[in-house]
Amino acid sequence: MDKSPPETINTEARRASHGAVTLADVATLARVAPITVSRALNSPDSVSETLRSRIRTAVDQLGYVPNRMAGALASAKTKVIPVIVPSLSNVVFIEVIEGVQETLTAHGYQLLLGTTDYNLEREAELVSALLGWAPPGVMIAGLRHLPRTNTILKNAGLPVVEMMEYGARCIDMNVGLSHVRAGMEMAEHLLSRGYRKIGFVGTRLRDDYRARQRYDGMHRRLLESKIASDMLFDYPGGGSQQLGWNALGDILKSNPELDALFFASDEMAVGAILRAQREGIAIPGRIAIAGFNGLPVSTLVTPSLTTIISPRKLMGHTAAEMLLARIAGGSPAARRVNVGLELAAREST
Amino acid sequence: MDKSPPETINTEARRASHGAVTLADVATLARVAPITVSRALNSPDSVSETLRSRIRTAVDQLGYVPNRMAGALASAKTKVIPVIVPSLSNVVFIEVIEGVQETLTAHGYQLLLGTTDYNLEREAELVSALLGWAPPGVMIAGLRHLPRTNTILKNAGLPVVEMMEYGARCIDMNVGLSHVRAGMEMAEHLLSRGYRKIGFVGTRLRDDYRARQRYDGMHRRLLESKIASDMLFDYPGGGSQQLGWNALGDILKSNPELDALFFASDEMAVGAILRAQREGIAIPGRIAIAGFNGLPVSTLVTPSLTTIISPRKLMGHTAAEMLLARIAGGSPAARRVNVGLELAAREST
DNA sequence: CAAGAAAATGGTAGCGCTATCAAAAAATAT
DNA sequence: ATATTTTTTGATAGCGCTACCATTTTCTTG
Repeated sequence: MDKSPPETINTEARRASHGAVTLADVATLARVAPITVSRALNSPDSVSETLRSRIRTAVDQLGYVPNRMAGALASAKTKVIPVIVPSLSNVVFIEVIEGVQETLTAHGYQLLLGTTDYNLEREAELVSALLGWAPPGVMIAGLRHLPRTNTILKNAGLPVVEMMEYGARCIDMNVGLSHVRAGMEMAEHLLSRGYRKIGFVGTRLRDDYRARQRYDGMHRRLLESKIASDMLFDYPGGGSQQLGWNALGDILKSNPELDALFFASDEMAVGAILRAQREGIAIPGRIAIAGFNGLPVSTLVTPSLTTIISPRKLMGHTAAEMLLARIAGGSPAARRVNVGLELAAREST
Repeated sequence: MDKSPPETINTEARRASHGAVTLADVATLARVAPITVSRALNSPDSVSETLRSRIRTAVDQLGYVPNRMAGALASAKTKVIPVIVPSLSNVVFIEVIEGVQETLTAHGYQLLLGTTDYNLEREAELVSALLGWAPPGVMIAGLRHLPRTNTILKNAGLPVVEMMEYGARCIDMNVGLSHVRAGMEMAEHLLSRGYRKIGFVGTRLRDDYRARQRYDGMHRRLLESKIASDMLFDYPGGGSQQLGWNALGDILKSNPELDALFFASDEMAVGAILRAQREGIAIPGRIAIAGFNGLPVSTLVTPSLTTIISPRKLMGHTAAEMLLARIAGGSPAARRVNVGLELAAREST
């Protein structure tokens, strides 16, 4: 019965095992073959009730935790999905991640987080590094990457969703909104309310090209109108609200002719409103203020903030669902989804 | 020279490879042994310049991306660290994660994100699942877990850092602040400014036991004083700011005798201040408002918000550094770190 | 220039799991 | 009862990489 080959006197492998309980241990205890344990865990229906419960007992008794590396290596399948975003200090990304996380978790997937700090070089490295985990798909913020990044992702032949912005050319799938459009809508709104000298205030605009696109959209629309003009302020500094606070003071001093400010984010705009409150600057009397994102706080400040509402969590959900659909082998309803936007005209303009 | 064993006519393995370039491919192209490629990539100094550059060329030419699974399985080492937090909708966790991420990234580690939604059962499952990735360490929010979770983590024999709160009993390492202490300090402050009827406003307090601890601390101090009393409001609802906004109105109506409100977060407190502004309620004349966290916005609102500043990012940095120190084999400066807190007394009280 | 030490390279054998195929057991049909 | 299908279980061979030890090459040194 016990026809062990001559060398196998001591079963203990040469390389010390890390003491972890393995599938083989469970199999021994349950008196079945390892593969049966594997099946009992991964496709319970294909194992008889008897063995299944015996195996479950053994698993509990030993406190067995399957080694995902080994499983993934053998099956060439993982349930970890890299999500690459520029930064975590921007609420927008957080909410999208939240949406993604909810959907992924619900389907038993795990989220591997990468941040690029708006650096495309770093993004490329990150993509490469994360592909090493042989993920079933990739989620990444933005449509603009280094050529190298695009190549790597295309060659990987995986489902890829690019999030946050909506555009014609994507690697594989795309969920987002048109930032140019957002800028145009805001321009339209400000024009209709009679503003003619409009400032756009953002920060790190070279990196944050989506904010820049909003400016471009606004700029284009204002040019068309022939009755209004704009100025672009790329304002350096730290936290967004503080930045808006600072910007309002400085800009009113340096450019008193302006009658409206369109901020790159609601947080900045709120900072500006708070500054105006503190100093008794009339909004929108002296200057109108508008933001972007539609954060809850935008309805709470006085005056309430005119902004563009972006469906951030929805974006995350949609993106994750599309990816999972592709991973499951099907094709999503659409390859490109424009989640749209909504201008909320409020008291601040 | 070519003494292939009889079966090996076609080198192509039975199981179709996924088309991915492997280390063996690189080795063939560079005319070296696989192990040499491995070394060239993982400990370049141990390979001669000649081979190293030949290998680098081959890597680039083939676009080789190492399979981390395989590497991790063979070496029993990963560079992925699970970070488990209750939720992403609370800025506090975000900033801690940001700190962690910065430190981990700087050392070549990756962050695997898990959220429990304040559910300890889910936390336990998550811990188990994530241990399956054979991580070199674990970071987790909070000191309270299910007994099962504690056992699993202790048995895993890994470095573990518990973050966010500081306490006597931790699994392995602990970085945080004392929430009871925070509550006591705020009580002290409110007492010293003459407030006597104090409300504590939080949400989901059964789950968010850290907020609850702040209440407990305050409560204890007020009892001691014998001159003041408190009320606890566990206020249901969605977004924090909106919640503070709603709470202020409701509570002033239902409990007009209160002269101060201590909110579980700055966001709620800011919501309350914004409501007061809109309705012309005097702060701190009619009612004083205090928050917790020390978010940047707390200095911008009018009146500026009295709050307790917690060093969130520092917490993340410190925690990650301690973990990495342990992973590297050393022992960190301390096993438990109290990052402290600072009460900022401002206009709202 | 031989002998010994140090550095560079390679062969072999797994890491823990699952895909594939084969065999055994149970269920159904003839 | 036997033949046939279906279900359940198992044996074997890797997945792509690195640890370990053996070998070769290069560098010292007397």
